[in-house]
Amino acid sequence: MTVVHQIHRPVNAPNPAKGVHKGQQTKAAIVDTALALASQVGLEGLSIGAIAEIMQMSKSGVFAHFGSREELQISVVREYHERFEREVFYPALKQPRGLPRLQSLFDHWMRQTSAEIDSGCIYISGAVEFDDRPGPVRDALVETVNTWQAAIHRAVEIAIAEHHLRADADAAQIAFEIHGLILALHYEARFLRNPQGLQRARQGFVNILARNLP
Amino acid sequence: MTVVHQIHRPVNAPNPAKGVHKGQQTKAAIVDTALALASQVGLEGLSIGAIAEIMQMSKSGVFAHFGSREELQISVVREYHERFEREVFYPALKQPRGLPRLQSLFDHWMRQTSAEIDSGCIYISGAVEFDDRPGPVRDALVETVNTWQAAIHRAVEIAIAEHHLRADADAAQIAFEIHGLILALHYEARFLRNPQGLQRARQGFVNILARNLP
DNA sequence: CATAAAATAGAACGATCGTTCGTTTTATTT
DNA sequence: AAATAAAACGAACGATCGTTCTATTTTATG
Repeated sequence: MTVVHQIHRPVNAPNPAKGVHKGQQTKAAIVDTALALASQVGLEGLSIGAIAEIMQMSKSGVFAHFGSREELQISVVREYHERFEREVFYPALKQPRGLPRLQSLFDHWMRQTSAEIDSGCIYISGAVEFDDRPGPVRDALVETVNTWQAAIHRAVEIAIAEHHLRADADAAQIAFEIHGLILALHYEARFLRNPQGLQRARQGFVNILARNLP
Repeated sequence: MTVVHQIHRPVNAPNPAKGVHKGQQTKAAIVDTALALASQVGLEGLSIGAIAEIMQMSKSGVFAHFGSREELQISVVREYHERFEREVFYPALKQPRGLPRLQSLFDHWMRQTSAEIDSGCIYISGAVEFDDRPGPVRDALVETVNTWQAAIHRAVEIAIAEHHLRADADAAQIAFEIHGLILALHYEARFLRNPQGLQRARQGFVNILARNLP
């Protein structure tokens, strides 16, 4: 109750300056492992036992970091979101506004979605798994996907504003069609193991641009 | 060994004329229920207990018709395949060869994929669930999807042959892009609950055609 | 170094899953 | 109607899951 002996520093608040409370490191490592696993078996396929085995930890040790499986799934969604920003969005920002940036966005997006055979896109698998499953995991997924789609939409708008695309081009329509190319690529590469998907997606992108050039 | 006393009719062969061995009816009813359930929760989300509850049967009663959960899933895939043919493919065959037929194919495909809010496409959800899960279920899915994709591809080729599309049009590329539109529509309608997807997909189809007109 | 806090382990619980087995009920055939 | 085969049931098993609780070990702090 009394807090007299805690005057100098609140005891429950994390000390950001000093030791980073090793737990946060292992928690990050768990999320890393969980993300890698979810990329293969999906968010619903995630099991705490499997993660514990990979990490050589006890189930309860893994569990304690999150308090629930749902919280673990949400952490994975957030981690994927950050990784997506880091590997797709931010690199594209280094390109000049307009078409170069949009092209870079698409290129990195393709790579992220289907470059490695053994890792799928959580935005895609998660959409299928949670399209009829309300709850905080779905909410986190929707929010993240909306953020990403807004970024695509804006990149197209900028390309129009820069007069790289026709002034009457429909940004939302273009974003929709680009999304379709990524989804088809993911389908071909991941499920059908068809390596031709990549060049099909590239050609599709060219086709969309060609129709919307000024 | 001897078949003398079975001359008139083989005893082990099912008698198609007379009684249809009631088990086959209930088996068909189970597959119906299972397909409806799988359209919501996916093939992996199928549980024999849930089906038994819906059908007011015992778990073992349901199970006995298939011998394994995998066999049930395969039956669902086959049933969906037949329904897909019946509701998408065959109706389109009544349209004239070429563009009208291709258009009809696309229209019915859209309807099948996202018309009812509460039922997704098993070709799409199954692809995500079984992209990294080898086995007979995945094999059945791949075979069925390949059949359908070949049908789309051929419909485009016919449209080219009928001079409804340019002679140098790339049928495989067009099929890929159409597939992307369907996938994007499914994503928007099922996951994001965005009703605009339908008209976006329609417009996308028009755009693909416009570029490939003679 | 001593002490408190944080992190991990280990065992167990309740629920659900697919599956098996023996029995009983229902259909079909002789 | 009796005999036979097919179908459905009900209980149980073993496995796995997320979760809880308590004890122990590890880490950080004064």
